[in-house]
Amino acid sequence: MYADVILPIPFDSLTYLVPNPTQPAPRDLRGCRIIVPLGKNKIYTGIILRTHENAPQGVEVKPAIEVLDQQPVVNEQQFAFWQWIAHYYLCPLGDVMKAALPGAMKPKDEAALKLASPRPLLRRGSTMRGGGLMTNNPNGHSPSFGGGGGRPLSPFQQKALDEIETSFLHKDVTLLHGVTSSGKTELYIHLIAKFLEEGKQVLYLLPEIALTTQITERLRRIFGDRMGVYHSKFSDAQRLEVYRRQASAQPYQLILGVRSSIFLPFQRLGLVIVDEEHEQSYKQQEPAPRYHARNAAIMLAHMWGAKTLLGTATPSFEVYHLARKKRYGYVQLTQRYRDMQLPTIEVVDTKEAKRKRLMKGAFSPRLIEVMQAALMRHEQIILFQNRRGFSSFIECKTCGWVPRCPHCDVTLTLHKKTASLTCHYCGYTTRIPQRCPACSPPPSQLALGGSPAQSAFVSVGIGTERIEEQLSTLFPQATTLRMDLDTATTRAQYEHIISDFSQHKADILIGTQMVTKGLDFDRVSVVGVLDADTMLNLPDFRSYERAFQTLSQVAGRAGRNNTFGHVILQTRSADSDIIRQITQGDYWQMFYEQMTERQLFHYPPFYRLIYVYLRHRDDQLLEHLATDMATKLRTAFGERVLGPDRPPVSRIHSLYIRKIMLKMELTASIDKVRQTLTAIQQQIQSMPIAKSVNIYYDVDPL
DNA sequence: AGCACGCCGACT
DNA sequence: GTCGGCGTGCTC
Repeated sequence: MYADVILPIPFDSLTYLVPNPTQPAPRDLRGCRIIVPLGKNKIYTGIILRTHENAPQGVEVKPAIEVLDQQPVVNEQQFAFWQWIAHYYLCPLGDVMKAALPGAMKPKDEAALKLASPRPLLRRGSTMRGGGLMTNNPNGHSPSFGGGGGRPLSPFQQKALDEIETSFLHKDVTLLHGVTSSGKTELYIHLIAKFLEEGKQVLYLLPEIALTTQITERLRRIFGDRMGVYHSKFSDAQRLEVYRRQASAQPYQLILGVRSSIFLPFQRLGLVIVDEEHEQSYKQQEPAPRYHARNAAIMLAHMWGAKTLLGTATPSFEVYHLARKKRYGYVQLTQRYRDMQLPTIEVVDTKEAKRKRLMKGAFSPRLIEVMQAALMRHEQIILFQNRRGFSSFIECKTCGWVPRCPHCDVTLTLHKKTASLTCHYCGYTTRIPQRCPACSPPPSQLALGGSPAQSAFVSVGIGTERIEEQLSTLFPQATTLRMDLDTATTRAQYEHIISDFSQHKADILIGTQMVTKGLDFDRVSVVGVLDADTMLNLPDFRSYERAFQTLSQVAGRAGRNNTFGHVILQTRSADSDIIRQITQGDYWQMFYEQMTERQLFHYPPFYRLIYVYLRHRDDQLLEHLATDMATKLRTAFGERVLGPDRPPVSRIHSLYIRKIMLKMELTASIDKVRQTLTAIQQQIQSMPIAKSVNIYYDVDPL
């Protein structure tokens, strides 16, 4: 007998010989794990996709080593879901398996094999280590849950909940559009309770960054050990434990998890909640499968006949569009908790201030004044600096030479504290050169005192680090904390910064995107957006939508609870439409204007984008192949094909990159598109010179 | 993804 | 003369 086995490599499946299972009785091996040899001397654990009697043509079939399971560990719903992901997102099943199963079951790894071996379910808690930030320990709370749980709902929340339930009668997906601090979580809790009472399972998805101890503990208090938490920062053992429990006879009824928890086995899924639906981090960028967890979750729910609730204060266009077209239900929650006032947003024109030479670094006089006043009142301040794509780099004072990554098409980012330069794409790190290798200034210049590097180079661009530096001169008495990818690399560091700031161990928190994510600080009265323009000027059709989302989220950090909030938004385009829409919170107007453009230029949500990427070491050969592929695509899809183009970062890890864009009608059959694409890819790669070109897809790119 | 195979520099 | 650098290609 042969078995097609899914392995954690970029293939759909490979075929192995397995003896017919006659002991104790013949059984279907689909979904069982199997240990197989691969290549010269590797051993992998795979999942049996199907068994059959057809010998594969032209390859020598190896015998499998051992079938591990009596019962499948991947159920039929999961297979259907994996298949959908692979088909829709144009990637092999092996890639889906890698994302779907906890802790890639590695070859020759005894621990992994031991963990993977079948054994009775341990009593909960016995394998858990204490002291972690978010274990699945029930903390001794009993799962007592009376009528509704948590706090009672306000009349507005109750009304919204009723509307959601009515909406679910005839809509599978409902959007809950609720302003910040309107108490969406409380509403979710009541909804979850209802589904649990009906014996249904609930999946509650949160973006990675929003899944904090705060929310976990809150839900733990209510749902006790009926809730499992699934987080990518958990150990393999912990994730495997949750996975096994979900496949067991006593699964968790509620899973609170990140993106990848959509792949857990469910038994009677009734409701999926996708909180902060608009969050970009729901889309996995790298590696494949490049899936969108919100959209995939909607499909998952559909497969189960379950309902989906999408919650956000700033809906993505995709979702809002479908809600307006009545494909999704729509429920609004406009009342803030305890009638808290929304912060006022004050626009400061930095073009004007700059012309009059009134700017002190990144700070306008008005921002300084407002910050000063807040500090006097012992209130806290958050400063937001979106640094994406504008990392600071260094430049030779004499000739303007800028250090670049030898492997990627980007400038190296300056890290003053370590006196080093780093590539944010491949991690290449080097010391700041003593002198410019391009013009090599004479040693006499180096002898002028101070560090040689400082005399030869100036730093360009404003990162959070420079803001921190400027603050120490502007407000020498104030204490600051910085939160970005450098200072908050681990969850623990992140939580540490949050906890320090909420205990008022610092007056000012400076941060990137990270500071925008649903954090509640009681004493923050001022939020400063140092430069809104960097967000507006990105060469991306979604830049306004994102700027609106991000800036609304940032603004929502000010004036929670009892503090009155003040948001200062510094921009050089103070009189633009988008800035006015943001300050007035006019989502609808922003949506309406942008949608006109989206329709005109064939962008989502009116069209479906598919990016085709080609990568190769040889730029000229790549250009040739990409042009060839685009030509072939044009014969099939005509005007829907754009490119090939060099992406903004056109070389990563010494591989050159080309991008071909496809704009497909929403009515186009994804099956047909996939078949055409794979046929063309095979045509290209059948040429001997094109063997080593790497072709992959990004469906619904962000 | 790994990991072996292969073709060019500094060493006993 | 080798040991080993990582660039390239295959995995039933």
